[in-house]
Amino acid sequence: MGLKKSERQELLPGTLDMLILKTLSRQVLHGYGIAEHIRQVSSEVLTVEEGSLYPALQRLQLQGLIASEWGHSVNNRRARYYRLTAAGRRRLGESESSFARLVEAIARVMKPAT
Amino acid sequence: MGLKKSERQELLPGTLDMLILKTLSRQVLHGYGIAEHIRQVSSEVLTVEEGSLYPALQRLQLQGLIASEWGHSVNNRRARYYRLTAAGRRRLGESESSFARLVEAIARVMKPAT
DNA sequence: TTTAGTCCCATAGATAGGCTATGGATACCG
DNA sequence: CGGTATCCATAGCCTATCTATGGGACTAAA
Repeated sequence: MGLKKSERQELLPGTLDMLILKTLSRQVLHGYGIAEHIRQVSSEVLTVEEGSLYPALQRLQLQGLIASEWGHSVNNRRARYYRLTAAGRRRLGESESSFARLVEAIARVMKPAT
Repeated sequence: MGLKKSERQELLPGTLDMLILKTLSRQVLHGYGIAEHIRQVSSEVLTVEEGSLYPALQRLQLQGLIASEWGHSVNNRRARYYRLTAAGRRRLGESESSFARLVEAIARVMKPAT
């Protein structure tokens, strides 16, 4: 499959952590797999660059929201597998409602005039 | 009314320009008024800090998306009034569809598992 | 008349998130 | 064997947003 370089506009800033946490809430996965999953489920709209992904994973792990261990992928390559912690699950819930709240608020501003 | 300092989480990053352009697409307005409008229409959810607002207005003006002139507010204070340019109107349309596309893509990722 | 509060502008500096660019290693396939 | 896909990781940059600060002017209350 592979990550293609896209022409600008990858993510909505501030949503990357949430997308990662959500992905990991469904399956234990390695970094590359997380990016692939987000890309495919979003029908190629959301592209997580590796330069965004790995720093994000380290941030999240430092915050105790995810944990990791080395393993091997189905392709027989070494890979670091991440899983959600309890704190990560809580954070995911908070992020989801916060995001929904913001999007709803934006929608009110963008709604056609009264 | 006045802007209260809120406790974190003001905006969804990357949406400020769109919110400003949208506001100006409905009325010619000064900076402070733009922030007030966004805050009220969003039911106090979205708060545009002045340190974000004025730099954004300058960016937008530099890009030719808005234009401005000095005037006086209804409170008899000097104020710089901004209006949308033709280019600004085009950009607004682009921003809206781009935003919708991203939010929809995010929704696909966040949807409950199949 | 002083004072507090609101309205309005503006900028400097810090911060942080995301991107570009780069590098490396291994497995698989034609 | 060469190319492509898989996988990790970091340095450096860019830029948007926030914090903090400052100032001017009008208004209402004490």
